[in-house]
Amino acid sequence: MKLTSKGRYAVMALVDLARFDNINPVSLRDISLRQGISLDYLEQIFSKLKKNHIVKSIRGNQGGYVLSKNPTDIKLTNIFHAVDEKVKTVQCKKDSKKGCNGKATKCITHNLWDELENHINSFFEKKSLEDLIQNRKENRL
Amino acid sequence: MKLTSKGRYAVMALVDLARFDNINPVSLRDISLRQGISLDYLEQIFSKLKKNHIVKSIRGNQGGYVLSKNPTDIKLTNIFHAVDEKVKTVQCKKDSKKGCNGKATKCITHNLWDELENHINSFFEKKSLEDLIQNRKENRL
DNA sequence: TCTAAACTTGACCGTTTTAGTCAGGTATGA
DNA sequence: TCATACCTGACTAAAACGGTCAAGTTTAGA
Repeated sequence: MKLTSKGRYAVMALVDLARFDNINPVSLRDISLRQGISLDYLEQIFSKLKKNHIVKSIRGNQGGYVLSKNPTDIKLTNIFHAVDEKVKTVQCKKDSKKGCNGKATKCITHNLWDELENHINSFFEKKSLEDLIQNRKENRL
Repeated sequence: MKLTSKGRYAVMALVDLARFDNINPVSLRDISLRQGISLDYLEQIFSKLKKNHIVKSIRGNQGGYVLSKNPTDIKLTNIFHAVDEKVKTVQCKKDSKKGCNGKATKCITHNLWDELENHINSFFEKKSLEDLIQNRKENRL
């Protein structure tokens, strides 16, 4: 049970972006250098973040990315959803005969996995980008 | 972020085992049939559970496995630990120069991942095998 | 004593996912 | 007009996953 680097990088990059986007758009190149993430990989990630309306892009020279919402309104769950970082605790397929088919004959531990999924997702729904920036500031003082 | 089938199967098998081990040891063959898990794979899993003192084996004809502790004393965290189902949210290596090396220059989101790990692990530490059996009984009534 | 049931161990392997790289673009401010 | 930066899609090496297969050892019961 582990977090993928896509999800981790997305959050890191957005925290970085949030710190610098007051004045100018931030280029992926800068984020790449500061965070040590490959530029090509960042482009993949930001393409998804853009599709999900978390960031906006400004093309051309001196271009870059800016947040498209207030950091308070960007929850972890939005970010993870954008980059396909899903929480999957069950693998019960609808057409399986053995075990759980999602209907009548639930596998004996099905409730447990549902609980676990909710437990994790509640964490993601609570945390906003703003929380992370604040947290960082506190640690810096 | 997903649960591996090893962890999932381990819990399913142990719940099954807990239900039947009052009288006789339970053979993996029976569990395999009831839960739809490959016998060979179950053997790998139970080998690990045995090494971690969660079950005991009785060899020979009419043999099988029994729990080596009271279901109340077997927490999910014990089971997952036994089958190497770890919760990994960070991949910060000690010798990395960029990003987080675990010491002075923590990556900017390090605290977040620690929080997440604790959040998930607290769930595993609370739940015992006994809880799952009870839960099952309630659903049956 | 023999045999079948059940545990034991370890090697092996196809598939999928991960974590990127690479190679081309297109848009635009200076 | 050109350097900068976004944009897109194909490609891939390596690791993890989810098992299978083979060859045992041990022991209860006939």
